Amino acid sequence: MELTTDSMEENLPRREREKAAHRKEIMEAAIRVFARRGVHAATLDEVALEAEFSKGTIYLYFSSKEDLLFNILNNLSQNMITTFREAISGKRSFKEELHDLFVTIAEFSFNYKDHMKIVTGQHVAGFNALSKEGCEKLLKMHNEMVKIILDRAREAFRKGELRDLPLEAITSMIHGSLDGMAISRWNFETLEEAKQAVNVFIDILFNGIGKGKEKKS
Amino acid sequence: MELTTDSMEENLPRREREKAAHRKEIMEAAIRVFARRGVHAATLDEVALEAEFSKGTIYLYFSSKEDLLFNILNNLSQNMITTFREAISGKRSFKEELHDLFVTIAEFSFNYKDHMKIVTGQHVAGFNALSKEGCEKLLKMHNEMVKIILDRAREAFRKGELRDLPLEAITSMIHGSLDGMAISRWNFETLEEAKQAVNVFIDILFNGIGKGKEKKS
Amino acid sequence: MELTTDSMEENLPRREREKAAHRKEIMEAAIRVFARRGVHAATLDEVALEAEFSKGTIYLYFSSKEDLLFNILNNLSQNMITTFREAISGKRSFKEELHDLFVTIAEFSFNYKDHMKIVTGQHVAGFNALSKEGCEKLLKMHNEMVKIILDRAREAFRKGELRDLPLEAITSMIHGSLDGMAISRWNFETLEEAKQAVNVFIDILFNGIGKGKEKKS
Amino acid sequence: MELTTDSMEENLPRREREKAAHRKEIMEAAIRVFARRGVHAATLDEVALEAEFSKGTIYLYFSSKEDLLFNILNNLSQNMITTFREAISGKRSFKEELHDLFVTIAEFSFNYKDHMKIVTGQHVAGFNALSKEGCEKLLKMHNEMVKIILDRAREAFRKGELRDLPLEAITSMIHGSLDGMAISRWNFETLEEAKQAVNVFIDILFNGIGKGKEKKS
DNA sequence: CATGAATGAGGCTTCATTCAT
DNA sequence: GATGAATGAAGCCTCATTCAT
Repeated sequence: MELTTDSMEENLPRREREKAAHRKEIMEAAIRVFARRGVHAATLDEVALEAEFSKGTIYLYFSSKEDLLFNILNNLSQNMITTFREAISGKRSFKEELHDLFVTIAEFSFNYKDHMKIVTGQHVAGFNALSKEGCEKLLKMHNEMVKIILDRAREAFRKGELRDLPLEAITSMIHGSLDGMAISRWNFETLEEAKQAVNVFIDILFNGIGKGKEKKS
Repeated sequence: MELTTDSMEENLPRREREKAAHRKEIMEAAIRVFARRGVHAATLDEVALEAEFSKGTIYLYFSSKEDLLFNILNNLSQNMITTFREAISGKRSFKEELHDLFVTIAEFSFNYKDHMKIVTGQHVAGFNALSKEGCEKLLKMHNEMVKIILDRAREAFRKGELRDLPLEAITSMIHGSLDGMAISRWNFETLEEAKQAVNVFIDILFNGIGKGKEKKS
Repeated sequence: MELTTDSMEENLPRREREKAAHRKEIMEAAIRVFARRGVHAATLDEVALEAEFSKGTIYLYFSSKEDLLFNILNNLSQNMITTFREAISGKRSFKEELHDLFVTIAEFSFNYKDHMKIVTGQHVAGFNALSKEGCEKLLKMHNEMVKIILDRAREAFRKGELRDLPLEAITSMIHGSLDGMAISRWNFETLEEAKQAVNVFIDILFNGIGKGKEKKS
Repeated sequence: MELTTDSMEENLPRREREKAAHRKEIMEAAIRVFARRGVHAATLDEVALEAEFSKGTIYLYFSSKEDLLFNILNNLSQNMITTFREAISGKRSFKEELHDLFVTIAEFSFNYKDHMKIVTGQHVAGFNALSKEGCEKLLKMHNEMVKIILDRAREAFRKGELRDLPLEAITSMIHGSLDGMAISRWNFETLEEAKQAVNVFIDILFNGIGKGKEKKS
């Protein structure tokens, strides 16, 4: 999985291709630095060093540090949303799809370790360091992702795949688990470990941890 | 619930009591500002303004901005650990205790909204903005809290209260849910709502979301 | 003549007096540097060096370089307008008053050499380097000064002290001469020289340079 | 009236002619930008954009921003000096020639609005932003122009066309008026207006604004 | 103890100039 | 000749920290 730059595989003049490549290099360097040091603490000097460009060059591609961050987040979120949608399409059982979704997220977390660190670092307090529009943009992304799961859960419920529980609670639980995975669990050593963990997660999510004679609804 | 300052209720000379009170006021002001603006973006000017002390005075009580943050986090984490321990003592069923733990966390989140924002904002990338020792201290706190749950889960498993699942998975799930609550769920309007949500959470955690014919273990 | 700082001679607490004094010192240093190097080319490093304060200190007194400039210009223009008004009060003949006005300007130019350099440097192209409001503020000052002369000239004309010429032309001529003095003529060696020059100026202004048989109106 | 480029009308090879044309285009673009934004605030990016050449190309024709400015000023001043000389040749009465000179300047101001803005913006403080040699070059031009008037005034005085006044004062007054016109008066709506104003100016200059019984010399 | 003015290192950003294509 | 990406010095501004009162 790679940073998606629209103009990637097209047959553009060399100059254009190089520009796109450099832009990508800068973004990737920034992602590493932002993840390592935190968005606010990271300096453009560090990004420039990591990108092996001079600091001034960054400004040929991004109008400011904030613009750089937005481009990274935008790129990532579109990537995530697309990936989410593909995993959850309502064509199989909710459980199967949720399993795939978790695996996808696990893969995502492995492939985009640094990106996830940035996103999660931005979750709460970090927002306030951004401009009004920046916050709104990020919130919109977040909500879009929640909605995908909520819609799918609603359908699953209608089809009788789920117990009679408040949909929000279900979605919340799923999201919490996903967040949990994204935030704390990316430190599985291998993707294989992570995938096995997903099986258990899904098991727990659907069957609970209790010895389970007490099913109610 | 209040910030616990060791020298609170003791019978100290007036000077000492005043000093302790001022220290507390500064910490509480800092918590509000850190939560509102993010730890890195917050300035000591803002803290001083909020505390209604001069900037210089802060340095009479704390040796640096980082020291101020550590004291806040230390204080909070001791508070949390104590509270955790009280909720999970192994004297009732794991489910009951977990329920109480979640309720406690919910209460915590309501009473210490700002504290939670700081902690969660510091979770990942933020750590790296701190000094080596700072990070280690925070990590130790975190691990300690994990350990409490892990120990209790192990015991519950021995007593047959839990399905045959990897203990780490169970703990991880619980922790993920707690994190999820702490991070995203403190925006329940009322504590009552939050408590009801806890019931559902516990239900899901123990019984799963599935229609449940497929119990395995 | 000195920079007018409102709180100058009042009995303020020492802290306040010192603050006002430092503010004044910074402004005066800035005036010297702005005059020497041009407003745009001057750096705050130079101002700080000249003021014998650190660069950061400047920001305790002024919110930005532009703010510093505005305060200087405001102060100066109020000074000038006041001085203008005093010189031209309509109590004697226009010629006498104009003479005094020119002398006053000459004195001003001697006492405020640097200030004048800044003002005149800002006259034209420089405006565009300022913000919208900055330009408007400066323009307002300029117009106010023009108006004072225009009003007085109108009165003088009514009293029959002037030839039948368009008032704007007269004002314009006077203003041009004043500008000329301010811009190019402050390099008289001594004030005495300047004052003598004023006599000639007034003579020319009222009687012309021609051998003068040809008076028309 | 056009920018005079020495190699303009000669029969040069196409390459040479093109080079000269590009050079001229860049200078004219620079003049517009310098006038609009001020010399210091203007960037070569803006000049390049206005000239519709790339930034690098400018350096093929001029060795630096300062060099570009000098060439512009040189060009202009030679233009002005030539024009001055033509207007003031000592073949008619001083008054007539001065009248023509003012009209010429008025025309100049209309045709070279932008050039004048640059020159006047550079008059005083701006000089110091230039290198030593730059300043001297500009000063020399200035003095040359003063000298032309001074010489002619001397001759006029000898011929009895002028009152017995210090020559410097007369020259100064004339120059001041010219400056005044150049600086503040180019905002006549039409050249016609400006020319009428010149008549009044000359009238005032020669006959004064006073009711004029008091002729002395 | 408390104050807040002063400091200066360090961050973001701009822009004249260079250079490989 | 022409281009425009790359550079890095330098400018403005912020803020944690110190210190004299």
